This record gives sequence, structure tokens and C-alpha cells, in this order.
Amino acid sequence: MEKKINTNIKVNDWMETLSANERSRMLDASETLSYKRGETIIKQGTLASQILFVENGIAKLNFQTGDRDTTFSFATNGDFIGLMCSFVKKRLEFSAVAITDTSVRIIDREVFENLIETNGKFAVYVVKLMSELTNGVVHTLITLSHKNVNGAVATLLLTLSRLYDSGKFQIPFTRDEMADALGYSKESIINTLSAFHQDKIISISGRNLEILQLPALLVISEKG
Amino acid sequence: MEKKINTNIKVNDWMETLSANERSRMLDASETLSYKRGETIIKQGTLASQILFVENGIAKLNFQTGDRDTTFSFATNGDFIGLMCSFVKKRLEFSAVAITDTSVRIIDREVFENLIETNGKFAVYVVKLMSELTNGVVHTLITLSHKNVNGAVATLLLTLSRLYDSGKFQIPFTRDEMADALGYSKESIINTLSAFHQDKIISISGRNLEILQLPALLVISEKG
DNA sequence: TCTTAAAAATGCAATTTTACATCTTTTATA
DNA sequence: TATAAAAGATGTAAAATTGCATTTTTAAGA
Repeated sequence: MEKKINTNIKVNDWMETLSANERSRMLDASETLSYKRGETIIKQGTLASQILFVENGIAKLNFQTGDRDTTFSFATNGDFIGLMCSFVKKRLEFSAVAITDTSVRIIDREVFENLIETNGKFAVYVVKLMSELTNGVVHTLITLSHKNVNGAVATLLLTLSRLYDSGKFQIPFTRDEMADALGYSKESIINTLSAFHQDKIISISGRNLEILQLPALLVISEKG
Repeated sequence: MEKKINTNIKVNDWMETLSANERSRMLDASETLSYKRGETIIKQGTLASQILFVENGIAKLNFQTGDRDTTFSFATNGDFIGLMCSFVKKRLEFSAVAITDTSVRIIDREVFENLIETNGKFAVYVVKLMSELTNGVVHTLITLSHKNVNGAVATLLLTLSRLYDSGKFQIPFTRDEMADALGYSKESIINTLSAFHQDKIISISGRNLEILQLPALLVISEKG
């Protein structure tokens, strides 16, 4: 397993700041668990006692407010899951749900924090990574709030397409969940998807989606 | 000046993780500058070579996308300005503008990073602080995207009221800037403020605002 | 496989938000 | 203080979005 990790460029990045000894200390304080598509990896409100790392698969990060469950970010191969929000005082304020079958390395937070405390290079790496991640999320959320439904939906579809690395995939959300993630009503989402379908920009049937005209979708995402 | 810092509880918090020696190293690599209301403290696109800390006053954090300038967070006495976004690779992706007369301690990023690298306690403190800040921003932005104009405006007014610690203050935004910060049109903002005024929930004249019915505003902020 | 509940689709009316035109007020500065 | 430019206000029509009612489709469990 360790060998597999080392073949992944994204992983190498942070592993390299750790000594062999530290590396095994972290791995010893961790385990890899597998999650089926749709399974909850970690739930908002639980103690923030673990750091999660995607070895394989895709997870979505949800923020619960009231009765809504809003997806605000994703994590895929080689990403920490919500690292920028993982060091809160008491309880986690986000959930993570597998949107494909996903294997996750679960690292003890105590050990992770101890590495931050004792390995300066690692600490700086983590701080920089968190900064980049936060920047990305803020950028996404603000951009989204200035788009209309078409733009928002197009953007989400493109994001998913990049995650799945394919123009053809199963949408990991109900229309209702997309509505919550994008801040629109369920009907607006449905109408928009239907319109895209009728305009032959996408082909959609239930959750099965295929992007037919990538350029058009890109324009809508930009201008919308 | 140092004495003044130490009387501030919020500041003590992080200063305490530093030794006297480290403290003076950081202070030696810093200077305090004063900004008039409206002055730009740091501009998006400049090299991310400084860490900013508010000694006194209030600053707003803006994110520029296209031609819009969207306020996504604030920093006040004892806060670092946009710490969660300050460690990006190259250039800053946010601006900071003083919204009251503000004195800012400007710390060299090299030195700050060096302290993270060499003082584990400080590193852990910074990581936790960044996590809390990111959580707050994400929460704010998501909540906002699920509100209507009334709710969004009410929420912003309440946030400002808390920052100024008063029910009576000058709005530090043009109506246009509020529109960008909240993701609505200028006219929607103007109409909403006028409606609040007519309903005697607030009293507004130009930028001079007074909250007349705090409970009503709280309800609108919640439900809207 | 059948049954049933959840999800998706659709049409339409109601509501919210925007966009535009116009006018007034404020602010900055010459 | 005069003047121009920016900001604010207002009304109305157009556009976007929501909410509701109803029907169809899909997916899960018995």
C-alpha cells in the first residue's frame, strides 16, 4: 500500500517532508477503510479526531445548515478531505460522503498534529496547502453566487466531469441535492437540465449524463 | 506598543506560544502602519509576502472576480487579516481595505513562516486558527447563498453592527458594493433598505444607518 | 417480480429579482 | 461656492426563479 502511495505524485509532495521514521509513525496511526458509493465517510457533529486522505475515489464535502446539506467542495485521489476545516476546536462542521467507491486513509489527528508540532517543514507544507484549499473554496462559492441557474449548473457539471475525468458519468446528486449545493430550487435545476438536454448540449436520463457540447457548456459556465 | 498588544486578550492568545526572543524577532520584522478609512491595505495580485494583523480598526476582505469586488470577510482588533488565505504560492488572491481608520501590524512572511517552521506550538496554533477562520467563511458564504435579498441585507447589517459594536454606524459600502458582496443587483439592495426604512426597522439616510428594531432584523436575517 | 415510495418531469401562476430610464442627492474638487 | 461626477432613489416592464399541483419514471425492498 505504501508503495502505491509513493507512485502518486500528489502524495509524494507532502510525504517528502516527512522522514522515513515519521512516515511510518503516521501510517501506524492510520488505517485504510473502503466506502461504497453513497456511504458517509465522516459526519458533521462528530469529534474532529481524524484526518482523512483519499487514496482512491471521490468524496464530496457537505456543510449542514438547518435542514439543508450543501456540497461545497470535493476531494479526489491524493487529496486530504476538508483539511482546511479539520482542525476546529471540538466537533467537525462538515460531512464527507463517498460519491464513487472510495478508499480513505484515516489518520489519528493527535499524531498528525504532533507531526505539525515537531516537523517544521511539514507544518509549513500543511499551512500552505490549507491556504490554497481555502482560496479555492472561497473562489468557487463567490463565483457561484454571481451566476444564474444555467451558469451554476454548467459549472457543477464541468466540475464533476473533471473529477470523474470523463464526459460521461453518473451525477452523484439528486436534483434536490444539486439545488441545495447551488442555492436554487429543485424545479430550476430540473428545468435547466431539461433545457440543456433539448439544446443537445448534454444528454441526460435520470442520473446518467453525457456532455455532448463541451465548448457550449464552457461558455454557459463562464457567461451565465 | 508592545505593552498595548499584551493587554488585548485575543492577541495574548497567539503571542503566548512565542518565546520572548521569538516575539521580538517577529516584531523586529514588522512595522505598524496606519490607514485611513477607505484606504487599501493590500491589493489582490501583489506578492503574498506579508502577514497582516489588525491592532486597531476594521478591515474588509475582498475577492476580485472579473470586474466585481466581493467582500467575503472582515477583520477587526486582534485579528489577522485573511490569514487563511495568506500562504498561497505566489500572489495574493484577496484585497484588504480599511473600513474604519485602522492600524495594521505588517509582518514579514518569511519570518512568520520561519516561526511556524521552528516553533511547533505556534504552528499548531496557526493551523487551528486557519481552520476556524475557513469554517466561518464557508458557513457565511453558504448561508448567504440560501437567503433572499431581505435576509442577506439584514445579515450584513447585523454583521456590521457587531463589528462596530453599535446599532448606529456608517455603512462602509456603496449600495453597489453591497450588491456585489451579497450577489444581488444594486436596485434590489436599495429597495430592500428603503423597505426596511419605511417599516421603521432601520433608519437610513445615505450611509448613516441606525438599527431601530433589532429583534425584527434578527428574524428577517434568520428566516429570509 | 410486484409493490411502493422516492425522485424526476412538466405546466402554470405567483413572486422575486433584474434591468433600464430618469431624477434627486451627495460628494469631491477646482 | 460652483460644478461635475458619483451615488442613491424610484417606477415600471421584463426576466428569472419559485412554489404548487399533477403525472411519469425510477429505484428499493418485500
